[in-house]
Amino acid sequence: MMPPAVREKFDSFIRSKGLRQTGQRDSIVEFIFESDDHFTPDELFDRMSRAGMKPSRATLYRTLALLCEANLLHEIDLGDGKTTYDPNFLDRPSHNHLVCVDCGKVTEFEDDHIEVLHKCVSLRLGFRPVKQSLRIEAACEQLRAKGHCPNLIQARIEGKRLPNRKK
Amino acid sequence: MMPPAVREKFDSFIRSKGLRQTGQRDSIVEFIFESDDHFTPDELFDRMSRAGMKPSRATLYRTLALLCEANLLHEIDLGDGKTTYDPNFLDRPSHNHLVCVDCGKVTEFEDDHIEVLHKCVSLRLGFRPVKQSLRIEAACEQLRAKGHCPNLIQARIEGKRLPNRKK
DNA sequence: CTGATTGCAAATGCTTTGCACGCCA
DNA sequence: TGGCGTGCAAAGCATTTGCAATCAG
Repeated sequence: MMPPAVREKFDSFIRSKGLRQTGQRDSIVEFIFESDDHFTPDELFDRMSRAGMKPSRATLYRTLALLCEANLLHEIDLGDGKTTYDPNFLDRPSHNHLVCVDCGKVTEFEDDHIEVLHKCVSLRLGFRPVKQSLRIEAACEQLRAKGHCPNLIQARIEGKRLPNRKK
Repeated sequence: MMPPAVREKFDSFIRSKGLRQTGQRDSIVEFIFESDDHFTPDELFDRMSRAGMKPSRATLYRTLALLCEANLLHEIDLGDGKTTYDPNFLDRPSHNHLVCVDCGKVTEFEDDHIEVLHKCVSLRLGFRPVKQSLRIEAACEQLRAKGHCPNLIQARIEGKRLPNRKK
């Protein structure tokens, strides 16, 4: 279920810009916020297609841009050369991402110390921080122990999203 | 002048991979490490062209990949949708980037506290950090005071690199 | 009605590749 | 001499855009 807060925020954004509420936009927004998964435009397209919806890619891209502008979605860089969208910034406005170097699995985390520290450093340099993005690439315990990540195998079986690696 | 450390590291990398030392590679490496500027592949191509060298883009891309593999160059994401290369990780292996939201000017900085903190947080989550990349988008003092960044004007006059913004 | 919205296909922009030729070890 | 290296043009991707038809307010 899409959180009501999303619906409200999106609707008021649409209204404030003099845009229109349409079936396409609604179905895209609902589809995205039914889960908290990250996705690339292409993944979203595939998932929606499998679910029977067939938005055109153009509309998808246009709607993603709107959602970013409305601050409901953030573009993040997972280091794989693709644009990934993250729907979880409403709940956790300043979380960061940890990416497994083996399987590419993404772990979100929040840490107040980090946020404060980034702010302090910026101020010391004479800047007022607007936005910070931190990505830590790391090896999980099992990867270190076994030489490969169990998520890698598991994800392959389940056909999940994986390769946060460049070709 | 290219630092001798670069020459050495590149040569030994080339040798260790059974590759060959060529005029093209040498001129590209020398050109890059004569300054400490960041650059995109296209900027590098233009700069080298203006300097009379005419590497093909293909060779440029292939050599950039080698330099990254040799750890002489890092790909960084300045948030403008382009891949930027940073030649300064040899001197300062764990520096970060602060990007002005107005003019896009990039300020490099190092901070031990940040590095330690990132490491602690990763370990607490069960990961061993391999690589971290932090970008802080921020407003400089003058931007806040005058509503626009003096660098913006200055850079336009000098025809320098600027728009660290998406179209 | 009128202008925003959509889908399609074409256009972009950046990067990679196939291939034939040239050159280093 | 045997491959690696290079340049060119073509191919690949991800994303954007022009345009005509369609739809919301």
